[in-house]
Amino acid sequence: MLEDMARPTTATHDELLAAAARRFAVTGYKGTSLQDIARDVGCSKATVLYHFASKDALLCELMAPAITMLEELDARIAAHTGAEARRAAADGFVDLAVRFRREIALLRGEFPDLLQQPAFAHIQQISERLVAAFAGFSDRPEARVAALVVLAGIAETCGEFLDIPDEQLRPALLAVAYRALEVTT
Amino acid sequence: MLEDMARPTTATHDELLAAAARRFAVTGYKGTSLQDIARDVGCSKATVLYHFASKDALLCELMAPAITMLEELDARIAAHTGAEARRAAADGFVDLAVRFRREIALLRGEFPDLLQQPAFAHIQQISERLVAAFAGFSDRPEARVAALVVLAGIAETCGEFLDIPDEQLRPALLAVAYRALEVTT
DNA sequence: TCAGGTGCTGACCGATCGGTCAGATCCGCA
DNA sequence: TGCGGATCTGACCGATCGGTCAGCACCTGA
Repeated sequence: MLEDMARPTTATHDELLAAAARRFAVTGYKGTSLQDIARDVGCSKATVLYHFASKDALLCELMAPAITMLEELDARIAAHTGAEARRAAADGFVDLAVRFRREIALLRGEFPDLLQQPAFAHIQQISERLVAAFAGFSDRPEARVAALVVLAGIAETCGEFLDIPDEQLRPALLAVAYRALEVTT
Repeated sequence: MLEDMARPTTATHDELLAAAARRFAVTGYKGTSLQDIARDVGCSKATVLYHFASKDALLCELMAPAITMLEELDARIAAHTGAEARRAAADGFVDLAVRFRREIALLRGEFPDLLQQPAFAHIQQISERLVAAFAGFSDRPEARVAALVVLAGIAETCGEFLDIPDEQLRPALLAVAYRALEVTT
């Protein structure tokens, strides 16, 4: 009965986060209102704004773990060069995409707007470095096109396979990424 | 002076279409207001709704050529089987993506919502047939993952290369698609 | 000259958005 | 018993959304 009543106050907080993640993934960030989230949890819209400073703050908290992992990946890529960096980028990004496919899915097409926000400003630069690594640090158009197709394709796709386990999705994504990125030099 | 004054009334109409296409491509459909479009053209919001029955109607007219080409592609794929259908799908889709990259870009992430609309309802089924053709009509998860990555990657990417000519973008996209889709059978 | 259609507009509508605020309720603790 | 903080709420705010409408300016053909 006193299970983890140690911090009972966070129950609603977590419920709201979960509900927001579910909603965002289906109708997008702009397409989801605080009313929608509140209704799902069974509280008032004011309660949502009691637990989160703003709608943006809610999104930030939701994306924080994924962004942390992305920053770690960025650092790992920077520690390598050439083909090793490329492999690290592909492996790491696929891993990130699989683990956070729900969070990535909810950004579907709202990246441009969200990147404007200060909290997400550096994501833009990280993703540019990711594309460069995927392209093998070549500036040939073919290499850049292939890099963007794979990057965007994985990001856009991973959210569609919520039903199959990580261990099956990861190798499938890695295989197609490796095949697509074998750019002739 | 009497150039093509034959139909001078369509000037604003076309300007509005062009402005809407530009805006939608940058800020998305939901993220663009009729005010924005009107301001770009230099007319009032009411004028936009004089030329188009609704915001949705504007989008429909904007997408009509691309949708027609997509339907033609669908028919062409249905006329083939196996590897031929797959090749027809890849070639045709890349061609469509290159030619209508602006229009495709503006649907970024708003597909889910827009497909709900009756006018776009059948696009859902066409895209499913496209994925199936890309996957070589296999239901193996690896094949379906690769198909979706390539399809979504191309759709998501083509709008990023508005500055390079069709003749350069098309072979680059085709190359990465062929590489990625060489699924081992 | 004037009737009628076309193109266009400002004012306005109801709905919904994110966000604020005063206060109600409930709690552990002195 | 009562105080204070945490949790939650309904009412409300200004802004913006897509859309409506009466009417103005202009051109054209009878």
